Amino acid sequence: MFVEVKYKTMLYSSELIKGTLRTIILKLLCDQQKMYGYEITQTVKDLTKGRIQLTEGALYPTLHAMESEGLLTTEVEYIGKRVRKYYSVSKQGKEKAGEKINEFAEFMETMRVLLNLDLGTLKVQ
Amino acid sequence: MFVEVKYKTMLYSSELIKGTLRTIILKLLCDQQKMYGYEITQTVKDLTKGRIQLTEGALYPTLHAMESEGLLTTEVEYIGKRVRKYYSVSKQGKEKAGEKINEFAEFMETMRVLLNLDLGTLKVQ
DNA sequence: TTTGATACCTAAGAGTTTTATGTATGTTTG
DNA sequence: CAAACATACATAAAACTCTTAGGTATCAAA
Repeated sequence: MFVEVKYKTMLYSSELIKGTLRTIILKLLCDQQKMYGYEITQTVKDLTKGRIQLTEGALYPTLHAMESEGLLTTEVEYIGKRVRKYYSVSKQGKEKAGEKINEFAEFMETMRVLLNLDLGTLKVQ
Repeated sequence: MFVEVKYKTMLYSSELIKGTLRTIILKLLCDQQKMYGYEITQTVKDLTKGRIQLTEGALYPTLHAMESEGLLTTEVEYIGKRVRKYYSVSKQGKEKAGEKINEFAEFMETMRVLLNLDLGTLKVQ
């Protein structure tokens, strides 16, 4: 009996991920036009080689909040009897996405200087 | 009447800084051997050109926690009648610092890929 | 038919940070 | 020389975000 090991590297101790969830959601939805919650968790898991695994308890309430803030819009679709709720970015959401991504990029640069990191020699497989 | 503007750029919306406080403290103390709380806030402010301003309400409790976890050691000094509490990293703290900094570097690389950021063209003055 | 994957959701609790205080000394400036 | 500002410590309530732990239901595969 064999167990397939999908990802070699560990999850991040999740404290670092705090505060990045909205940015991640906005970025993905800007690129993909339209995604549903479960799809977002899987896409993030794949794109990060399993290093970031969004929990549904964090994701769904955040999606709901972003919708009520006017950043996202929704449309429901039925796959057989199963419900799927697709999210898209509104015009407001696109603006916010730009701000958030820029802010994160600057934050990374600031932290790189502060922690004296050399990203050129960094190896992450 | 003139108001001196020290920093041109804004503070980060602080959610991003969450989860990085311990890493920052450990890194600074590894470099500087010995620092006191207020000094840490000022050093971080200077090194980040005012972009990251640690609040005392977050810093002091964290320093106390790290001490009780055995990551930091303290020694009190008197400057006139004023008390100064110096913190240093323990052997344990040094190990932790390495782990934390590595983890953060990997996290940054993962986020760079996920958000499709090109750090080469990033301009932060 | 049971397990695992898909797909949504909520609520209690944990953890971290902000905001608001409090105390006190030392320095600068009008 | 008094007021304002900087230095230096500290705590506590509230806010915010995420984890953990549950719940419901459909569909596919073993």
